[in-house]
Amino acid sequence: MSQTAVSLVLSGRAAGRVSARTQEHIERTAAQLGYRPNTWARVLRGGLPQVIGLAVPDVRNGYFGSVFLGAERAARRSGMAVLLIDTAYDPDWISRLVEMNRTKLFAGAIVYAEASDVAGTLAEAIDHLVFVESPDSHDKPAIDIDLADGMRQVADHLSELGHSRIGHARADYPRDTFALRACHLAAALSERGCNLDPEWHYSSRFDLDESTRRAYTFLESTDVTAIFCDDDLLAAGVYRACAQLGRTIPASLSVVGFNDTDLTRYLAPELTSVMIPASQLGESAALALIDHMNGAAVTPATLPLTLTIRASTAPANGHCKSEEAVPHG
Amino acid sequence: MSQTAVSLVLSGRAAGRVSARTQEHIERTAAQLGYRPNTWARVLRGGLPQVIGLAVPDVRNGYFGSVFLGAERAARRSGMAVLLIDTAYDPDWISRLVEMNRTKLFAGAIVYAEASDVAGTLAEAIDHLVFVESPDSHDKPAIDIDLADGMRQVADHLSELGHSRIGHARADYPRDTFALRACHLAAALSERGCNLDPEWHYSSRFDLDESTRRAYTFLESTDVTAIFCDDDLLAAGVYRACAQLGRTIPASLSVVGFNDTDLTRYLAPELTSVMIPASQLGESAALALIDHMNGAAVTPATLPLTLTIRASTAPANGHCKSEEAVPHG
DNA sequence: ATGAAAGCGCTAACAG
DNA sequence: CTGTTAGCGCTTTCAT
Repeated sequence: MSQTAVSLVLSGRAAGRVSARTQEHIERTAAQLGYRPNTWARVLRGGLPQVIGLAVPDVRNGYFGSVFLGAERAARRSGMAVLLIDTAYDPDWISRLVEMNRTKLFAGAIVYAEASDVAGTLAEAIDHLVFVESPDSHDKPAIDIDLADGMRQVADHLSELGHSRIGHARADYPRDTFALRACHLAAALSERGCNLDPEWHYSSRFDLDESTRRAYTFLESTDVTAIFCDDDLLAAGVYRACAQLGRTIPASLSVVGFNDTDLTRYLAPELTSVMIPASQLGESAALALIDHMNGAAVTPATLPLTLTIRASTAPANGHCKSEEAVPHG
Repeated sequence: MSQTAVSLVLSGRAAGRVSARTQEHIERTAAQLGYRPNTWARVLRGGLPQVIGLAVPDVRNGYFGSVFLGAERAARRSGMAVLLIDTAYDPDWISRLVEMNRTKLFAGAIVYAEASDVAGTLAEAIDHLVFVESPDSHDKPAIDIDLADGMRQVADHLSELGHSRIGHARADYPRDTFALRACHLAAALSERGCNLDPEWHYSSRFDLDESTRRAYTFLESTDVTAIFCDDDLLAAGVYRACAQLGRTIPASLSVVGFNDTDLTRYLAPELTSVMIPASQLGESAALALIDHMNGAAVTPATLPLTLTIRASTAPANGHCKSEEAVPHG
């Protein structure tokens, strides 16, 4: 019984190289001693570290908490741990990520929705990489969401309720995913015979005060009957602006959010929102990364979006469904 | 110029052992080549891994996001990375943590507010450990919050507003920090001549539906004029219950939360809440851990709490401040 | 089927 | 002040 035998048995490729008797003996002894091979000696020898990185825009947002949990679950099943990086908070996160890759602190990383140039830089510098919500994924494995379908659901829902004057609260960040939403929304509405006025939108960062101010200004100067927000947080801004303006949701304004975080239910009335299967997305990304590390071919996945209808959307003022009687219109 | 010289220079303890000329030469060359010592070879040699663990109850809660950011900031300054562990989501997290310690995946860990027996188990098994919000910290370095003072502020605020029938929405988790809050609140109110009825409380887990149901039942059967909640999320449940019961906040019920997360401002009216300096707390914990790892003596810290007064608290029904006229009381 | 030995990149102890 | 050497725990030849 030598080092070699132990190594072979414990790494599970002793088949045909170690006698059954020795094998059993080694396993028993190891279990008894609670022995585990030292991870870092293994890495030093040329193996991959049992750690993956996960870079997200905002750790404080519960949505990314869910993504983390999904990734962590998948990683755990493969004996890996997840190192979290917040990209908004550390302006130097890119070089840190590259550095971590260089020192083999992690075997690979998942990067959430960054601008195309950033993604390009990372794609060159990091050994194993999976992009999430990055339409331009530089030929790296990617997990996407079905934005076209999601926006179609929003358009369907709002059209059905009789809305045609629909605003768009956009996220003020240079990410492809946000740009795409505007396109898909316009396209989907246009299919339903409803054309968006190019003026009916505003941009805000994910800050409650800013989004409230912007929503206020916007609502004051336009007469949309519904508004789609790139993020639930922007919807919260709309709620506050409405309170200040004396407008009632959903009677005088229908609101649709995005992400479907817990926030949707803290708001009154509860917010209709587009749900991303967050933890499943994190899990898929981690699995894709692990496959990629193991040299397997990774098929890019696209996750479905579901509109969760709650109390913030209602028929447009004076509008009822076609079959119904129209009380005072 | 030998391996030794390089090692000495790059680890910053070349003083008096390497000539200035060689030193400079090494530094320049290293910079030019982008050379960095391999972390894991260093660990293998007996050093500490440049990673710390952070175990928190719920990653999806923005409060812990802030704690993470604080810890991450401090860790980063010392060239460390933070491995996040969610203790609610993985029932087996304790053995995973012990295992990670055994394989030297991390150098030490920060553990947030666990029950005393769990803390005891970990205290024995993990090399370097810092407890947070764990009154019973088993002689390990700990970062605490000044609960006595926080509860005093709540008691002062509510008494000043004329409340004497005060309820307590308790967190239904076996953690010392929650038990302490009830004690301190009762004590502080008692000092102000106000005794809590032992019946005026209920317990709920951090689930919006459950906390709403519990709050509903409670409010239906008691006639408190104010309520203190162990967590902002429980306060959200109170808001929903009030909406169902047709009670207005703060006119018919004053509500105080705990943690002062973003949630306070999503609620309408905005929630008065006890603020924990979350990111500072994370930072202090990480610094304490790093000191501990370096063999330095760690002085336990207690962080201050501040009551952030917003719109959810108002004078008790028919009550005005002593100096003022009483309109209809 | 088994064991001996080299070497991953680093640092500490020791000789020059 | 500088360089040589051993060895951290593992896996992978290569010999037995």
